[in-house]
Amino acid sequence: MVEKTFESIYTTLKDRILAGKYSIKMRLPIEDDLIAEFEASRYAVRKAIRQLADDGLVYSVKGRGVVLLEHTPQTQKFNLNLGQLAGIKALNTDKTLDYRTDVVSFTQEIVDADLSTKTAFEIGIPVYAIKRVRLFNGKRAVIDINYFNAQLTPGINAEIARKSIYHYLQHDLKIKIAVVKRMLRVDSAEMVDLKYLDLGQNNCVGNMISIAFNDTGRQFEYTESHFIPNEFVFNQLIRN
Amino acid sequence: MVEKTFESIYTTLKDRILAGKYSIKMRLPIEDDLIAEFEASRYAVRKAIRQLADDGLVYSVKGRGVVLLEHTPQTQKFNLNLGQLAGIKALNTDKTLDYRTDVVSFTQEIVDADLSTKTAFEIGIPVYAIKRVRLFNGKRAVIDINYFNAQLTPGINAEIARKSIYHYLQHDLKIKIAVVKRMLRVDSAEMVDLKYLDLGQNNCVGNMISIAFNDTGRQFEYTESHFIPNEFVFNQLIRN
DNA sequence: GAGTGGTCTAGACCACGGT
DNA sequence: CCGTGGTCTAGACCACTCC
Repeated sequence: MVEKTFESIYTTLKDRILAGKYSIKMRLPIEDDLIAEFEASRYAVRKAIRQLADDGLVYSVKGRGVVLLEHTPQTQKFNLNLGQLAGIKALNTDKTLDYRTDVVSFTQEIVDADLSTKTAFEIGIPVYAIKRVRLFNGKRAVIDINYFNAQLTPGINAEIARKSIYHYLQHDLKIKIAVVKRMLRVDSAEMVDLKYLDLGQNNCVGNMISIAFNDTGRQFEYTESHFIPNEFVFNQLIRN
Repeated sequence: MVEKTFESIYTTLKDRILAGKYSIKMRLPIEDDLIAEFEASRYAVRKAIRQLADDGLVYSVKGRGVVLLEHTPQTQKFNLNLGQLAGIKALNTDKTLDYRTDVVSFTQEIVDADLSTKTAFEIGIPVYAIKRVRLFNGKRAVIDINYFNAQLTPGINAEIARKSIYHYLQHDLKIKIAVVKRMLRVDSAEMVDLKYLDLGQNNCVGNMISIAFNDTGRQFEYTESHFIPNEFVFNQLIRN
């Protein structure tokens, strides 16, 4: 894997920023200087800078230059290093932590009007309906309620659900997860939460609702992840 | 304000997508066709497409084309139309809703070690410490706990806090809010929440922790927004 | 092999910030 | 006014998808 020009510029600049090499001036060198230093085009330099801005490390001001955003040990945890969220990411990917998964129900259903309203799947199509409890260090911290379009993700079974559905989708079915859209809410705990989660005194849950799309633009999944308070953090970056 | 080339392409394509003009093929025209249609360069066309991808409307696949993501009335609420979050945005901007703000405390403090650890402000600098309750339709839905660096945002007072601090910062102090970084959590309710929020039966709150930077890269604000369950939604888009 | 988006270059002009 | 990033063009080659 040859490193692309802009990637090499990006990683070099990122390393320097994190090492504090530019922090006195609170500025990046101007584009022309970076072009000269890396012997690259303006396109490559600007693409690298855009990526640094996506990371929340710099901010470009027309007429002034590329400004470094202050960062301290305390503000590190606001950065999006781990993708977009710190806690729950592992659940939908391959990452292994110290956790266990219990499949509490696995059924195949046909989407009716109610389920269609909730999941946005068409009425009449078959889906896998799965409930799984995620235990972190023995504590029941998350319940995942999944609906997978069975036409787009055939062959899921309870054994796969216990291990990793995403591993199966990506490695066996060769499905590419293109985009995931999410809504985050805080909900009052319901029956399913009280039954399956170690809420302690708390009577609310976080609710991360995700819909996922493959690279043909089709939505193949609707998932609600209910999680206990005080354990998970989500990061966000807003630019003007 | 003259519309830029890429903006005109972007809005035209966005309108067409939302009107369903491309939905049969589930594809955008190829770049060369868009270049011909809009008599623009590849740069402008690609920048417009990137913006559509930022909106979660399309996804580009090398060798295949630009794919439309399925969207239904149900999935509209997953889109980031309102910036990045549906509910609380109004609080930190100028938007007027049917809400009232009560300033429950307004003090000037010097940052000590504890506050520095929390807010990332340097020990010894003066800050405005503000607590405000936001009432929506008479319901105490949010408590904002702000700390503003008084050196960077001088002149804030209780009257400004009651109206709009951001309006004051932007219009009077001419401060540009460049970047806001956020963490979202679900916390067990504490004293301050029980005291000031209409939690009903719930004993948890959502906690949106924000740090904001001006266009010189300086962090001028640390804010915790505690909000009641079941009322607010945050949207997120993750791309691979 | 043909078609398509991704990367890259060289160059021009514009808009904004600061002196 | 000068310096800077933002927009825009024209063109080339590469990497991937699909037939």
